[in-house]
Amino acid sequence: MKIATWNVNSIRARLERVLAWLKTQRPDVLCLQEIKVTGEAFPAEALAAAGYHAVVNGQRTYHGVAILSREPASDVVVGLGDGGDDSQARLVGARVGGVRIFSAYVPNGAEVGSEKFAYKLVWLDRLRRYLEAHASPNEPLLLCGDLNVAPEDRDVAHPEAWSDTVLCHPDARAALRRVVDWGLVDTFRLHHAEGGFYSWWDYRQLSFPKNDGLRIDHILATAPLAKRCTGSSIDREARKGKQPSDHAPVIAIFET
DNA sequence: ATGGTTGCTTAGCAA
Repeated sequence: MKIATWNVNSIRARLERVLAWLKTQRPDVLCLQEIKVTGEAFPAEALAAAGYHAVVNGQRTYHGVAILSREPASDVVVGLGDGGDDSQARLVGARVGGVRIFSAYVPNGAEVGSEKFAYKLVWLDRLRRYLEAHASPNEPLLLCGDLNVAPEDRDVAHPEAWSDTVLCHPDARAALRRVVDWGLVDTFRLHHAEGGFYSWWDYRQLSFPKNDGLRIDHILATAPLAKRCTGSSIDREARKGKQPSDHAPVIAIFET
């Protein structure tokens, strides 16, 4: 089973790229973030023609997440549903072939100390509580997405330059750690211990050519699936060329 | 300290 996650920064701007990528990579599941469209405007027909079903938690202009799958998905859940603010479309979950899969777009947080950064920390805490309430670490489950946190310094090209930013701040890392400590494994780190692997490069400052990136997109698995994870990678090629997303797809393989 | 780029939406926000 081949699972991928990709912040596409607008599915409408990136549709041809996504279709081409699906054609060559043929993942069983592709989690999308920042689709920036409502469910009605989501290009479901074009993706269906490419062989993929879609479940969507969409929104106009900002945010928006989806799960594409070759097999039909079931048990779709949308949002955190905990009575807190769910006005931003940042979470969708579904069952695909006996695996529960979540596509998450964690708030970026703008600036450390801002209201948005506080919202990010609260949102990660709500995500941890969501898992506690609605899932078990003993079931096959994947949390995929743009988690907007580089977990460690080895996930950052220039850690000293990013240490006080929203992607690396100790409070952000601790908040993600509490999610992971519920019972998840970073599948990428099962197969790569070294630094130099990134999933996001700012559009500005020639960040990509300089490989000034951060690893903020993740495929996290519960133990039953982590045990079956036979490989992981980041498709840096997909960040190249004309009009790329600022993120590259992350891939994990699980033996079935 | 600011700006650099991209997308959505149409001046400014978010990333």
